[in-house]
Amino acid sequence: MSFGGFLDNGSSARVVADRPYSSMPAGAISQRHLVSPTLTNTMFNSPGLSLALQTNMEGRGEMGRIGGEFEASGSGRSKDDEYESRSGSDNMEGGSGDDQDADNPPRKKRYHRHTPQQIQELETLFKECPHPDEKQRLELSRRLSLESRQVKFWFQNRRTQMKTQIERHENSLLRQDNDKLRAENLTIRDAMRNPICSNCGGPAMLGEVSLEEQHLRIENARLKDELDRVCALAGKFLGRPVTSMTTASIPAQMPISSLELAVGSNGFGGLSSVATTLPPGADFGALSPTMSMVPGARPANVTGMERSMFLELALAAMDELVKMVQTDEPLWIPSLDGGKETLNYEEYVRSFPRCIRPKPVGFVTEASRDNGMVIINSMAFVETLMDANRWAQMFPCIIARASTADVISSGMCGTRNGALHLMHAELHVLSPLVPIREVNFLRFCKQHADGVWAVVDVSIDGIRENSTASTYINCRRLPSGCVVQDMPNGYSKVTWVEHAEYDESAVHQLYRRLLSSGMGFGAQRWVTTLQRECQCLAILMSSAISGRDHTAITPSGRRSMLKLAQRMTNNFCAGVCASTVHKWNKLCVGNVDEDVRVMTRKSVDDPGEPPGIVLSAATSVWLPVSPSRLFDFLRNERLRSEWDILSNGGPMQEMAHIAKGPDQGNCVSLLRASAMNASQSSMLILQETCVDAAGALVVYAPVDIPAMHVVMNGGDSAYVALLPSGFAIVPDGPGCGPYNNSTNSGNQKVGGSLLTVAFQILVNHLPTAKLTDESVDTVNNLISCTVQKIKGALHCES
DNA sequence: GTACTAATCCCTT
DNA sequence: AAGGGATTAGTAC
Repeated sequence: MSFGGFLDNGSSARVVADRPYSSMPAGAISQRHLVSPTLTNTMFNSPGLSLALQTNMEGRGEMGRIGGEFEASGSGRSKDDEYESRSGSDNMEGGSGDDQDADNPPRKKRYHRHTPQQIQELETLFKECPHPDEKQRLELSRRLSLESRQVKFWFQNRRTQMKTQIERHENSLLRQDNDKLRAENLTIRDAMRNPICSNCGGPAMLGEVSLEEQHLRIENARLKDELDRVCALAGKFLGRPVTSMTTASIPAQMPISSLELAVGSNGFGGLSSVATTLPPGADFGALSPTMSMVPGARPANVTGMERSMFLELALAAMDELVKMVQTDEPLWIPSLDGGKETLNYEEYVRSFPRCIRPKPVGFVTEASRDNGMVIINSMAFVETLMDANRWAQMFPCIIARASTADVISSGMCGTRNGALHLMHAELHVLSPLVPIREVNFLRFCKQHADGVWAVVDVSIDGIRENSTASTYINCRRLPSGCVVQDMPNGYSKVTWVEHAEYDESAVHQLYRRLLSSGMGFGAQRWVTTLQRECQCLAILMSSAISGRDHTAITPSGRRSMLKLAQRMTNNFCAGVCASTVHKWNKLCVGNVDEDVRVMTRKSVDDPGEPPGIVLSAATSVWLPVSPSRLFDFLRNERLRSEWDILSNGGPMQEMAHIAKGPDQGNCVSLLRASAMNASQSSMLILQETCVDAAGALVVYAPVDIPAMHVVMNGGDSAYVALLPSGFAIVPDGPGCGPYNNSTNSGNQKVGGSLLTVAFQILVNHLPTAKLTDESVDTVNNLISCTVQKIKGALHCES
């Protein structure tokens, strides 16, 4: 056919787009838009170009007009002509081509589809072979009554379809990826706008606040403190109070930064011209409001700022602790007699920038360092330290109370590395003559290497002006804490540093030497207590198997008894000092000895002690005997009648004995007065004794026989009611531990002990009852009688 | 409108 | 010339 020939010959022309057809006059519809020969096929085949062209066409662009122009020169072709060109295939569909006539273009369906059977067959072959050769195609075309080229086209199209399907699938996968990335991107961008700490959920601060800024803040805190002190001095000078909160006489618009700079440079210079006629301190009243504005300059997120300051403080404290642990001379000066080393303050000040506020006037410093092997692994110990309750249980004779106020960071990746807690603690030495040390501090934990951890504490007083700021702070802990390193034998080497500033004026003369030597709250006390407690835990674990005790107590009974004894000792410690664990009311009754403190509290709803009015009386005395002699005397059940009224004048008998460590002095025992009478037959005495290089304890409480029976069989000890009494012994004098028996022939005071005697007594079964003077007298007499008896027995009557 | 499919165009091999 | 990618066009939904 001629028209078919036209098509073949016109293969050099190209159809550009189908869209213009619809917009063209009817006569033009059949006309293909022939493109200028200068636009080569290659150009059109370039996907980018062809897309651009099509877009242009759609927009009725130039190409559309070009097409129109070419149309004029092209030959006319009817729609039917095109039908003709493919009549062959149509015939197949129609069943016969007879009904079509060249003269009378048939209305046969130009559109057709292969029959389902044909498609089925084609598909089947396609699955086996998407690329059939000519022979296969020919065979198939025969079988399906299709033209060979139809089969060819079908396979071609099928392959293309397959390709587009795969493409589409890949596309959707890519789109998913893209969406995911976009979402991630948005999240990250959002996170960058408003950073959140992944550990604590609070606003992130790490790295956000420059080190410079941190230092400026610390400097500001220091200056503020300085200002306070200068104000106080100025007040004295002027005879009227000069507070740092006087009304501003400097315009508020004055740029804060310049003021800061002025203050930062020399403290006075920036404003000295204003104040030349005034005493030096006077202008500070004017200056101060700007100072108080400094924290307010960023009112947006106080806690956020606090956090960053806490973090900076913690890092500085950690740095200081590690250096304090690792450095020897000249920072620490070894003592000549082999005793504890002392801190070289000049070197200390040189080495470390002060990270908390300056030492208040009247405060003194104590610093100590000690180390020892402890039967615990570093990880377990760190866990104990980071848990306020377990920490307090581990050190009952030092910690009266502990709590975690805020977890600023819980640590990284599920470990305690990087954990930062805000804690509150009340520390005591067991004497009513030494006030409880209340400290608010940060505890920061860091893993320095595999099996090497460091935990540092540092007071935050001065950073956080909390609600208790009005209450007097009597102690601040400078960076203190420990580095613990695993040893291959299951032990850890613990090195402890304690560094504090405290108000010595509140401490009784008797105890000042103890505290300043670091023996009261110092490193040695922490380390020795830790060693003792861990040993007890280790024994407790192993005794479950060995059970070499001569008393027939089951392992569970042993555990129950130890638990009860632990509670007893904790209660004893809480009764000696006015810790806030119990709401003690201090008594100031007429004829109470000046150095005996008497307190009362109501006991209600505590199954662990009898209900009613509990009276606690405690005093501390110095005795010219070594701590070990005093300890051995007090814990000896056969000598008990010399001081204990419960013994009924005769020796006591040890009914049960549970060792808590290799030292005989660390044990829990059950005592019975051998001189029994009817009234006391049902009473036993539970006693716990502890001793280490830093001190010793003898704590006891009368207990019910049936109740103890339950406990010794492994029963719950929580319901055994007891009120503990006992003694706390600390060495007093240089180089004088409990086992240092060398009697100094010279000054007796050198080798003595400080003994605290404390009783907790139920004075009335009714919690509502009023305390009578008589009961106070009675307990006062009891305590002084006991002290006298002890003094007499040890021949140290003065 | 889009999706599907038979067919076409035209380049590459 | 065969094969195949790009494209067209008819139709169904």
